[in-house]
Amino acid sequence: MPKKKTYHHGDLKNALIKAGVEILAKDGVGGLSLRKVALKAGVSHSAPYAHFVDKQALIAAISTEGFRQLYERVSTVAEEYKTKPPRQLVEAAWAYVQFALDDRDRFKVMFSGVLEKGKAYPEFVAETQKNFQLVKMIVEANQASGVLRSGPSDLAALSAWGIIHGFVMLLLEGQISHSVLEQKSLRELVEFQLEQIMMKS
Amino acid sequence: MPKKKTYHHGDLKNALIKAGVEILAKDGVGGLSLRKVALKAGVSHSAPYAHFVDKQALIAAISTEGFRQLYERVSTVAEEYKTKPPRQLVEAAWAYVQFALDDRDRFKVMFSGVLEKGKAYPEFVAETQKNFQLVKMIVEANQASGVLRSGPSDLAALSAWGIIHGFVMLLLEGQISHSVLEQKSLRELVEFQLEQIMMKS
DNA sequence: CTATAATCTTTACAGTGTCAAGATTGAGAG
DNA sequence: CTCTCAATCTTGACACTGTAAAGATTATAG
Repeated sequence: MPKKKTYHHGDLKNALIKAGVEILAKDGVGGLSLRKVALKAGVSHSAPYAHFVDKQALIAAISTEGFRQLYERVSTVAEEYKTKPPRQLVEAAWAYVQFALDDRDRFKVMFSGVLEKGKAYPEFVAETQKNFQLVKMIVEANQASGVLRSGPSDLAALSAWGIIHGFVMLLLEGQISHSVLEQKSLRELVEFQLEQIMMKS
Repeated sequence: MPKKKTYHHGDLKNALIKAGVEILAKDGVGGLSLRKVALKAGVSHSAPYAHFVDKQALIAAISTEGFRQLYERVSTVAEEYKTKPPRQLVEAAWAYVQFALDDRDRFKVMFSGVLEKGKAYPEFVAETQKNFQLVKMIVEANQASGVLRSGPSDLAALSAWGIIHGFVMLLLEGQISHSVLEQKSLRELVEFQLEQIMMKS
């Protein structure tokens, strides 16, 4: 893939998002600067402004892309275990956790308020809602099979998402004690979390 | 309380923390700068370095102070309802949610990775552990009363904390749909969340 | 009382987000 | 095919940020 040294990059917008993700993974949230991103994409420091009005806009794009991938991963797993509701729930949650651990800083960016005014970016909002709908579907399937308690699926989805998301957050913040992490594998911890909201079998 | 215009401030360290909290509440995480904090405390822009090696160190102090107050609030409520386990759990969770809503940005700072290397600050670690112990105690009391399922209290505490923390996080990020928020009060949503992990009465 | 350490100010520098003006180029109108 | 214009990118500039170094001020221990 030879680097064309043209004045016009061709696909700078996506290149910037990609560069941003890479910097995020290497230097963390604090190390993410527009200028570094531009440099990494081989472009001058204010070229990004042709594609993003803001640093926040770039972050919104990175987040949006993250949600897209999250959806892809979880929905694939959910589809795979569609016929086995209890397993489906566990595997979907596990995919969620793995996604977070896979690229911690991107996950942080997606959820931890680095993006200050998320509602200002329609694509971002759309993608997050799509993800919530997915959770809702999985939850409904599990409610129908008697794995989860019946009740408004919005709220039940909130519980399921919340219990896993909370777990992941505490995990990423290092708030989960060493002793806990030594006695159980992550996978077991995720399962334990879900068992808390499952009906007793 | 007349402002002494002495060269030495007297209690600058705490004044800086306080100023930081105020700026956080007014300008959000993005608007928190060391120089603004110093200015607000009536001191030159690099005076803070006599008390904090870093901006991160200031943030750590703000977070630590936040955890202290969180502990105070929740433990007070937990004490108050000590004899009524199911109520105790709900009120403690409610106190947690209120604390978060009371000062969203400080809460974000405490949990959302703005503090990058929390483990490097012993006081911060101590305070977070103290909070976890508190949750554990509440959970144990509720397990003993048959409100929560039996099992390792570390893990059960993780579930209880996680389900509420996850809820709060999604709430603060605006990820909870409008339709949900319209049909139930926040208090009801918190109760619903907890009912998910309670034994059926 | 004096020396020393803690505290605070001043000055300086590199890095940041952002804007404005200009250079380069791709694409459609004639 | 050529001209024109809008999109894209570069250069230069500015205010603001975190932080380091050197010096001024003052509390306090000996």
